Amino acid sequence: MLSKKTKYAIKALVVLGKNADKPPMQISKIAEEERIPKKFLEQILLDLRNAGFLYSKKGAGGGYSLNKDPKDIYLVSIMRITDGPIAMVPCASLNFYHKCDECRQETSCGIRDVFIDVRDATLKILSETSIADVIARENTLIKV
Amino acid sequence: MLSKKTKYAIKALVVLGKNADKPPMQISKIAEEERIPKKFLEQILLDLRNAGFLYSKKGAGGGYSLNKDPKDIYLVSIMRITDGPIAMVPCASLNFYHKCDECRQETSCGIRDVFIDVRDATLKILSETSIADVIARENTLIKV
DNA sequence: CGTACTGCCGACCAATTATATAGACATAAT
DNA sequence: ATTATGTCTATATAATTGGTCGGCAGTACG
Repeated sequence: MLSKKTKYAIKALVVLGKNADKPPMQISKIAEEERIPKKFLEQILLDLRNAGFLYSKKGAGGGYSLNKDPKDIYLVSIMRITDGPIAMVPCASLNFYHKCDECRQETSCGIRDVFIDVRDATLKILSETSIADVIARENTLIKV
Repeated sequence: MLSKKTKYAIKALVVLGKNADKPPMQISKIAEEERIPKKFLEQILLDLRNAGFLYSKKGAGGGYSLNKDPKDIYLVSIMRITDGPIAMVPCASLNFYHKCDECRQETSCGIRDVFIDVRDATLKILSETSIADVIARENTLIKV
């Protein structure tokens, strides 16, 4: 399951993506529009900022805006920041690998073998889909 | 992430699959071979039994054996029993659907749209891969 | 019969993780 | 100065996960 943290992160980035080339948007406004608990969102945006995706400005008239083109922010990157591994088993993770406690020889583990396939299928989608794509999908869905 | 419960379930079914057409195998033996906490495995096997995948026999000489052909036990079924939904967001789940608290109109939600694709990709693999396939993969991996 | 073996079942528990919330502080605009 | 914002650390609460305990119930076998 995707954590709420990740879902909120994506929603915030989508809103900021739609808001591009406008003045920075306040946490409280994003929180209100997307119905996200404000203090929780605060932490999430801070993580995204520290990861280089967001620009922030303090003080009156401050807020957040994207630090990159929405086309260059892929879901996989966001998820790795907020949720960690993409794979469903640690032994099949590329970026967060660690051995399963109980496994004897993982090189011949059939479960791992299957879940590497699952990981690759998931990864293909998530690393090809950007915030811009999510926005585009929404526009298509609304029109239809 | 796959829960340990699910991983243990698959491991147990694989062992029982290899053990087919032999007398029933005891929980304690499966637990020992696969390094799974016995009491925890007990619960898991019970779930699988109640779902119709296993046959059990009490008393001396009792134990567990498969109630179906390993070819007919798909990973997706196991996972739905032990972990629940396959989809990463509840609003994209086929068997465990429920609305996201904060979403306004989910029909035009871009996130949901993407994660329906992820679900389908995952589902394709998990509903095509059986316990027999997992065993076959292990055999291939060992030989190479 | 009784005894040992084995699964069945309900309750319980500890640790971790997820989801927040609080409050003091730093900085910017006016 | 004052107000509006983001930053940061700590804490609270709830849910989930992973695991354990003890006793009951059915079966085999002497």
